[in-house]
Amino acid sequence: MRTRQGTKKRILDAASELLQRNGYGGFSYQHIASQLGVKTAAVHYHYPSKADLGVALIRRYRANFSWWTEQLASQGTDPVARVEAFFELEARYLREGKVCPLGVVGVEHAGIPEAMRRETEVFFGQLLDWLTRTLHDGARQGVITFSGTASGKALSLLTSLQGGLQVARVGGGETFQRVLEQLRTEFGLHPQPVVRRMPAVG
Amino acid sequence: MRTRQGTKKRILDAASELLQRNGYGGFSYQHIASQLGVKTAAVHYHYPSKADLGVALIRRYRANFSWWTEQLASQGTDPVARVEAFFELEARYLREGKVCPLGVVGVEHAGIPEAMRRETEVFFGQLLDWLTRTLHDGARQGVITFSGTASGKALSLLTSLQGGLQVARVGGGETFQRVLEQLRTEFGLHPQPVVRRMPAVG
DNA sequence: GTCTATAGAGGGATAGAC
DNA sequence: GTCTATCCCTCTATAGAC
Repeated sequence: MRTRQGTKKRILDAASELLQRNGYGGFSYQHIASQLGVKTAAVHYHYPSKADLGVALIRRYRANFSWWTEQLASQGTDPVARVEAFFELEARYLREGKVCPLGVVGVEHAGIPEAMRRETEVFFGQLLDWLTRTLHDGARQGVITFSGTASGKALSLLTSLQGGLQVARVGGGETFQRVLEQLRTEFGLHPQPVVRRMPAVG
Repeated sequence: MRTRQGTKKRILDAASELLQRNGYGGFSYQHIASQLGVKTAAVHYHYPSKADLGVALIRRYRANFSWWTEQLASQGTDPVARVEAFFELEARYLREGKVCPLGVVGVEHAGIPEAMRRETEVFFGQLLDWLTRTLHDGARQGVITFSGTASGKALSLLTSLQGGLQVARVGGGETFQRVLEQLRTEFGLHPQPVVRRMPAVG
């Protein structure tokens, strides 16, 4: 029980990376097994079918996101910092050559197991709710500006980043940065150092 | 030369639909062949490798888009109508259960043949250039409003719609409509009937 | 231009030994 | 919990007859 404790977790780690890098159809038990230095049967032991693995994967994304938002909440961060933290989350995906799991499921939808789709649906609701609440708070406090409703903007923000990560693979990493730049501009979220750096010399 | 004229075109038609519905890894020569009522060898005759087929596919997307923009230009449509026409193009994808080819290539990037990726890069530039010019013209004429630069907004518009089509598969078709709604709001593109319907009764 | 037949690789999954 | 061995399927691609 201690010898190889953690194989189950290591499988999820490897699978998660492969999913976001190559897509659902783009990874196999072979890939995972060879990456962990085990045989495919060992992977099947922990996750009998690929559907089981897929569901566990999305479930963990959900748990991780819940944990992440709770961290932010317990630190009492303001709406602006929360939005920036979300941007950083996605920017990290970019650096790691990953895309959003939501996009993977969206594109390969027909080839995704039913149970995994349903789990993704919940994940999507979770993301959208949090983003909506954050924008709503930001607007109420007057620190974030945007047109339309908080939920509408939250949705277009989410899809924009998701598409941005994908398009960055085609158009280069700066492409994603430009999406971020645009979103910050719309939110009135620009690092005011420009203002602060020139404290009226005259 | 006349018996089965058009097989080559019909292959592209079937492949295009499959690509946008199931992804690149999600369709096979089998799918195409059975859909056309022929054998896989016949498909290989027209497109020896799947990479050849993939490249031809993106090339046709490019040609179609060029034709489409030229049509709009020759009709002298204004920037607002052009943006709306683009929205309609994407909305049609939604109705057909398709996503943007750009997203497919983005998600499955690692599994996409080199030549097909390069072709997609050009396609992306094409889309972005046209959208940027359209927004630029709209802003100059004062009929479209947005924050930031035309190219920045064009990019975030494109990624937003792309992500919106994908997310609609997870969250339902209304999801995409809400993205459109949000974009229209930001552009100040709302059907003013609301204003016109109440012509100051008092 | 389309067919039959087949090669050869990789995929998901299971049985049973250790 | 991990292994070997194996089954059966689908996939891309080619050769050669028609």
